[in-house]
Amino acid sequence: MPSQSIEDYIKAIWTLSEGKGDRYAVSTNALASHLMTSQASVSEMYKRLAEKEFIDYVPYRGGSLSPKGRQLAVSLIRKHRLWEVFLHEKLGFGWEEVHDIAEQLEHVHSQELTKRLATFLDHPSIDPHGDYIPDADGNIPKQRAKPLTGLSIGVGAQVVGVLDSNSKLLSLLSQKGIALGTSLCIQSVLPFDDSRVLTLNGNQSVELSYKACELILIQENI
Amino acid sequence: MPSQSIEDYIKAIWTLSEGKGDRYAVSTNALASHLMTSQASVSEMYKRLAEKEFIDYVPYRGGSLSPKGRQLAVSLIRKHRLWEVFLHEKLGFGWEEVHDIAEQLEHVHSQELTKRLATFLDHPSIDPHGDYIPDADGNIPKQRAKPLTGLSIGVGAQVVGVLDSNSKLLSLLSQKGIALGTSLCIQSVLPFDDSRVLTLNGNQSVELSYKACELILIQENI
DNA sequence: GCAAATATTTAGGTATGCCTAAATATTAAT
DNA sequence: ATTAATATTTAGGCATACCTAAATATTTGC
Repeated sequence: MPSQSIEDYIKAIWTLSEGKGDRYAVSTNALASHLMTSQASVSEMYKRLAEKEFIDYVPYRGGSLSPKGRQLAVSLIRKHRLWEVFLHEKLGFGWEEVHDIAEQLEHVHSQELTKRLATFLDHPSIDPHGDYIPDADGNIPKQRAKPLTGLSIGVGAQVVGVLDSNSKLLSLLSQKGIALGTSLCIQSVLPFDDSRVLTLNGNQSVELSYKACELILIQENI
Repeated sequence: MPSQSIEDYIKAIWTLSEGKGDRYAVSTNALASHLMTSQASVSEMYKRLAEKEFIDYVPYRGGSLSPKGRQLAVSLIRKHRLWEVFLHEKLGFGWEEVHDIAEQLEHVHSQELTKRLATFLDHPSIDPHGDYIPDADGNIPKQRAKPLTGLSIGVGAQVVGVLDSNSKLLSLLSQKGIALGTSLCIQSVLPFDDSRVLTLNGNQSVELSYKACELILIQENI
């Protein structure tokens, strides 16, 4: 059984290389800052992961997931997101609370548990943050949505996800009245800091920083 | 946050000193064989646990839980048993399967999760093995049942628990048709090995070894 | 193309938790 | 009471996973 640490590293590599092509190598630096650890620790762990064949590792070039590593990553993502659905739907946790708890639950080793949990939840395909849940075979649709910063003024769109499950971001959004499925449109872009002024659900008006807009995924209305 | 290892030790000390009085000290030997580790490791860990004030430790005399240690133990037992109920009632796992998975789930740190889980399960007071679940304040009734080996021939009784959640024992019992709530009575005791011949629910007849009978808790009919 | 800036790895150290073997305490037996 | 058996602790090591500081590669800017 891979250790909790190994699982954390593998998941982080997957996250950082998502959508960047299959052989994309994650740099020591990027991984270290994502995991909030030192570059030396990552360098060391990269060697261990390569030895255990979870990644392909070329010194000074970074690491990329092997098929075995990708399989582990996807199963962790699946467990994480299923638990998030459980916490949100069955236990009534807010979307900003579920991430940290799921972070621990995802490390429970039992394929049968995952299987039964999925059945219990009625095989959901998206989690409370709008992310796709990999199916039992590890297939996961690509995220087609784009960040809110890429939306033009006056075009209607719907919130379909967030790029960071950081609970501070989610609290901020909850506070501003933004959730999955919220309809919005950009009224204007403020000078200097590029904050967006949004119209929510056709009435309310709120202001949101560029930094927050970057992390909100939307899908334009047809 | 206490490490997973520390939690395992604390829970084991609690289990081994249950019902033996508040200041009962668990010997290095007993703990080592319960945790299937070396006596040296236990001796070392006892020092660490004493330093962190989870136990009172007198070298060569063993360790006993401090109030802080007892609190941790009971919260782990509560989490473990609540998860067992979840796995059994909501996910349909058999009573012989739930222990190992709950063993992992109990280490998830979130008081809010435990609280909501208990509510979701409707505040159960016993787990699938018939053990009492400590309440949110850590109170737990004493087990009043006695082992099946203590039942006299011809006296009717009901299965109310097992003393070991070992899945092999539970599989054996399931196979023989014995579960929580099964009514039984001892037909006869075989010579030499003291195996019991039982009548289940007034009809079926099964034989059970002394070793298994010791671990089954029953309550005599009034 | 070379120096400066940046990224990465190596070296050397720490803490946790495990191990076996040896030393020491305690308990039991005569 | 002394010896033998048993229990416990100490000593010395190992693996994982972290750290800081120093050494080495790579990239970038001129």
